[in-house]
Amino acid sequence: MSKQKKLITEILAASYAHPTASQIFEEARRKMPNIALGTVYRNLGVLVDEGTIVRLSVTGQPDRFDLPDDAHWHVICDKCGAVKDIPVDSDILERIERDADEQITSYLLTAHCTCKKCREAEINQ
Amino acid sequence: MSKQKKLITEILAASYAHPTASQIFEEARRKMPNIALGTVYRNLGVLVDEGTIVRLSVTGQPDRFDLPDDAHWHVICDKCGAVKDIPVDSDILERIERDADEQITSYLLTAHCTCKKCREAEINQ
DNA sequence: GTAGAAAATAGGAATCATTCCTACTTTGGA
DNA sequence: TCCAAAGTAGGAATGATTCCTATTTTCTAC
Repeated sequence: MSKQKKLITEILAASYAHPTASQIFEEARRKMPNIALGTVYRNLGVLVDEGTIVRLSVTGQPDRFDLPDDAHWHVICDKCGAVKDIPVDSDILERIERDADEQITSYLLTAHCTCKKCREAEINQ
Repeated sequence: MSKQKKLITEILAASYAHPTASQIFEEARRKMPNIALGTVYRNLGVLVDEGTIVRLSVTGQPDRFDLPDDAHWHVICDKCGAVKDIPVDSDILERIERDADEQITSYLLTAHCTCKKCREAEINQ
């Protein structure tokens, strides 16, 4: 495992913010000023393929990355982009797999909201 | 509602294939040879905002569009991109909303698989 | 029906996340 | 230590999507 890949993994492990590739890149530059954006992308892809991390796609936003805890829902605020993790019962996942009649490799469980903070901010302005 | 917007809605209503913007554009050009790709994108965005249609984002693939039936899971084959719709029980959605403690505006329920056809194709080659 | 304003369009340029390319480094094993 | 394989930096290329502007269409009030 290259230094770069190790660094990327560490940054992700230390982060609770579901960072994007460029946020990881920015953070990585602090420790390793010459690391290239392409290197970050390539390693993120490799780590996703390995199953070491998971990719979270959101319409119109850059992809975010996360450690593969137990499967969980991502509840995303459409205004500020904040992401909240909600646990998911495994019986739900089993039911989907049975209904789909396919061998499921991964789940992307995303709900959109306007979070309380943003709703308050809208009212107050 | 402009002719263009009407056409886009009709194309989507007639399709079972969760088409992408460019597929819709291609189809639209047959009926209206001068329609612009930007017009398709803009109207799709408007229709999504209205809630007339829903947007389905998949990592590394262009967005797809669908009519907002009852909420359902999208099971996507990572090899061929085929999308299968699976119904979802409303009690699951209610549970997420309660657990998230937010007012949910939409759900994106996606599972990835390698579908049976593609698995067979892999074995046979 | 008509004039003017507002909304929508066509066409193409611009944007931005992501991938690809290439010459150069680093790494691990014999 | 030397070589081949793997990985990297840097930047160019790609592709979906958005933005811009002059023109056209639509709508409303008369």
